[in-house]
Amino acid sequence: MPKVTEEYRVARRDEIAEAALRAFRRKGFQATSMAEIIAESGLSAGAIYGHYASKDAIIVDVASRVVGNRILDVERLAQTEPLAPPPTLPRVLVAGMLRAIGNPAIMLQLWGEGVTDPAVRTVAHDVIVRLRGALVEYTSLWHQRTHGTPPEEADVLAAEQAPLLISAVQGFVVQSAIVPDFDGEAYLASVEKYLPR
Amino acid sequence: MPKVTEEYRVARRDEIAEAALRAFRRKGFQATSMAEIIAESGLSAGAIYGHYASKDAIIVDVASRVVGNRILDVERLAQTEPLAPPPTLPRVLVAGMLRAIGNPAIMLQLWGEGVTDPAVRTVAHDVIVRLRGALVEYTSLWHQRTHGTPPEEADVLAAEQAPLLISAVQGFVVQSAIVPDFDGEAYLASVEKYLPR
DNA sequence: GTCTATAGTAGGATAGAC
DNA sequence: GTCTATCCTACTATAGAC
Repeated sequence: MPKVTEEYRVARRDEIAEAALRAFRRKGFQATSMAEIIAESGLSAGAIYGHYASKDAIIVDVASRVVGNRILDVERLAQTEPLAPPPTLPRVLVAGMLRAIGNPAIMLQLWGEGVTDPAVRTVAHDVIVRLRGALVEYTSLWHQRTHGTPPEEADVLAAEQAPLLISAVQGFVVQSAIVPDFDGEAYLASVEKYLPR
Repeated sequence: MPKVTEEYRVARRDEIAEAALRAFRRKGFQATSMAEIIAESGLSAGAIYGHYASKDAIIVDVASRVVGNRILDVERLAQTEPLAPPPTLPRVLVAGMLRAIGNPAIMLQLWGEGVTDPAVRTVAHDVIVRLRGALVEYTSLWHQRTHGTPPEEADVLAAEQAPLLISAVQGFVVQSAIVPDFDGEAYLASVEKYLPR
């Protein structure tokens, strides 16, 4: 393991991953050919295979980058004071997602490919489980702080409610990707209005 | 157009579509090869191409069959008396979906491929829009009957709430397909407990 | 209508020079 | 590490016999 090369390798991988993401956005993961990733990156086949063992490895790496950082949003919010009500979290998550990947449709592709590709499914699974954990913790804390609910009871409530918050985000993703005239703002307003607090 | 052949053709198409669905369940739409559909159907390439112009035509036909009949569930429920509360609808829709296609994961594949395949997206789009229409109508009716809400006001409420009902179903689909230990029953109970009525 | 056999092609991955 | 050129597999769809 050479010493100068390490940060160079990382930078190159970043470069390739970002080019791949741009390409994936247009045609999805599997439907994008290596030729397109190669063209988008401006590099060559040999260069790319020097950094990734296969196209699947690129997909998995890009997928991790895409979904990896939404959990941080929640954890960061849990540090703020006063705590925002849980139904406002989907808006934060959606906004973070849009900032990170531009088009939520890529999440749909990720889930769809996860059905048959175990490596992709692992990525998708991890992020949902970690997100759920963060949301449960946040929601429990919120019940305790806001309504003085005892911790055990608050945990139960939070465990019931967190999957609904996740669904709110997932529903946003599906509907905005598939229905052209989907009104995201009205949707998020409904979420905040009707989900429990 | 021969007269004996017509119902025969329909039966053959059904047969092929069902075999294709079994194959798609294993590997998704695009990742399933014609060879697998051919093997699963017990027919030959020539026979299949006699009934479908292309693999894409099979995908679109199968997709339509999969999603086509959930709207009927809602319309049927709208005829019952007394009307069940809207938050119980996701349970009905999920149950109908599971009965029809066995594994909800195929819906994820459908959405995922819809991102890049216009024909598939059209199918997915149509079903969401029609389902939303049916849910809005049902929910409006429910508000009028149960709370005596005036029709215009009930329509507004219903338009706000229907997307949340759709999200509840979509969230079920995503979470049950991706998270192995997802507790569907607890999830649906939460939906019924927390969504507005 | 259905079969077998195959044409035609796209795409992932590698070899070898620099 | 990166390039060019290419191998080779796997796939969709068709041709032609029955």
